[in-house]
Amino acid sequence: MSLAIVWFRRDLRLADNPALAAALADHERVLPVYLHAPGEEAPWSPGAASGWWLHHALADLKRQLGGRLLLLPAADSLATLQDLVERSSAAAVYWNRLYEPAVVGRDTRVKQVLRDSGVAARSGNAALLFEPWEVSNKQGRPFRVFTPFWKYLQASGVPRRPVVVPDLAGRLIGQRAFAGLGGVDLDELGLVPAIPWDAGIARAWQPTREAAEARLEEFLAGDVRRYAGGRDLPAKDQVSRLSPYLHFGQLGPREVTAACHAAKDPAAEFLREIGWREFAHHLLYHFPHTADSPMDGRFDAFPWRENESDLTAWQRGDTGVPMVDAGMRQLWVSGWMHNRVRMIAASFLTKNLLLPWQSGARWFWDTLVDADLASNSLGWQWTAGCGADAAPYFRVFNPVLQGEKFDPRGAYVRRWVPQLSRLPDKWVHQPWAAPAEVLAGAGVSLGTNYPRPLVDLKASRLRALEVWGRLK
DNA sequence: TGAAATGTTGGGGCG
DNA sequence: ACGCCCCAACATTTC
Repeated sequence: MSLAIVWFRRDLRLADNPALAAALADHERVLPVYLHAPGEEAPWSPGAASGWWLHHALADLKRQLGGRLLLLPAADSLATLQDLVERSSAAAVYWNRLYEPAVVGRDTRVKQVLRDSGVAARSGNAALLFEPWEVSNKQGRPFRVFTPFWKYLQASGVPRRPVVVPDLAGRLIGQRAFAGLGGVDLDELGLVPAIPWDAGIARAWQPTREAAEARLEEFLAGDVRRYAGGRDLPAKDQVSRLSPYLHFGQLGPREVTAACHAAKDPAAEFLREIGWREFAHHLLYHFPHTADSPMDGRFDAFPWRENESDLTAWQRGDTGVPMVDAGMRQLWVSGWMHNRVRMIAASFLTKNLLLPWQSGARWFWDTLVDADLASNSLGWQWTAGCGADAAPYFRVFNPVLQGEKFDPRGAYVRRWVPQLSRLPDKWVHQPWAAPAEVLAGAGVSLGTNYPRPLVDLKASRLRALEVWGRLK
């Protein structure tokens, strides 16, 4: 009776899972395994918020597998797999591919060594609509601009059909054999915090497959019709909130596109965001240094400031600029920030504070439940103007105007910065400009219960224009 | 997936 | 009635 190991990573679902489908097609039984090897992803080991999500996603997957998900801490995935192959007498190892540079390097080696030692090793695609190496422009090179990339994908026919996975009933490794392999309890992976900072995250999210399916259905049934107009209003819940499910593979992009096309509304604006996700992976795969270094070489010696206290104020949401602080506090409390506000907060850090985009990327990496190396690197480099298809250097967001445009009643600011909740709409995005009696009447005391702005917006904008202008 | 400065237009107040 | 000024409102240019 032949047995195949299915090595789960960030493909934490049973449906639309090519590795699982192939293992079931080729072998009689499967052994589902998760190796906890954060060190191998260095310097981008999962952050704290991601760890929380991963813990619960693993618990959920394990439940779906009737408890038969072998959890193993691993200093060395290859050695652990080799050992497991031997102890379980497995004939093959199946997994789905990932695209971060450190992981690609590891997986390439794992596949090579396993095959050299006579163990079948096969990988599939659970994470993307298109493999990065299958997409290129007319010169045969990777795309560097989103619009032509997306047009190319659409012309190629975006896959709309999830992979069919055979029924698992009776196909999992036997309970006794499973118990003999010595997996650890989920708690032993140490993914959830010892001090309970995760209450706000737990309130905001349900990290299960069932919740992912429900959210996709709910989004396509209602919110998506208002998506084009509503996606920029952070006070409204009119975005998909599917990013963490997609990151951990509890939901696959093929499942999303299939559902979009089956829905009444074609959801083209939303599908474009799925396209950005593809583009981010495309770029990170072809330009692996861009997680840490700017794609545009002119930024290699950029005169970023170094200022620990400004960075800390930004991280804590104590910059004194309401839209920025609201976003940073939403992030800290709930593990997520609305995309419009991510751009505002990122622009403020890089352009107004002149602090390196890498510092912002690191903080997002640690605090976002949807932290994804490809999307995070693309987003930060876009804002800083040093990436592929980057924002023009002169584009500096004004957090007051952005607030007035996209949060006109200040509902978002009031929710996340309650100290400002009683300010009239007119001043809620710029309390420093409000008359003293208005501040007093609203219970706002600048410098006491809400900070004065870290920088003058006008002056810091001019400084940014000057510094970026020098690159030309 | 900007913002601010500058230019243009047209209505209304007023002498 | 007419010219002049003011200034929104909108468009264009520049950073």
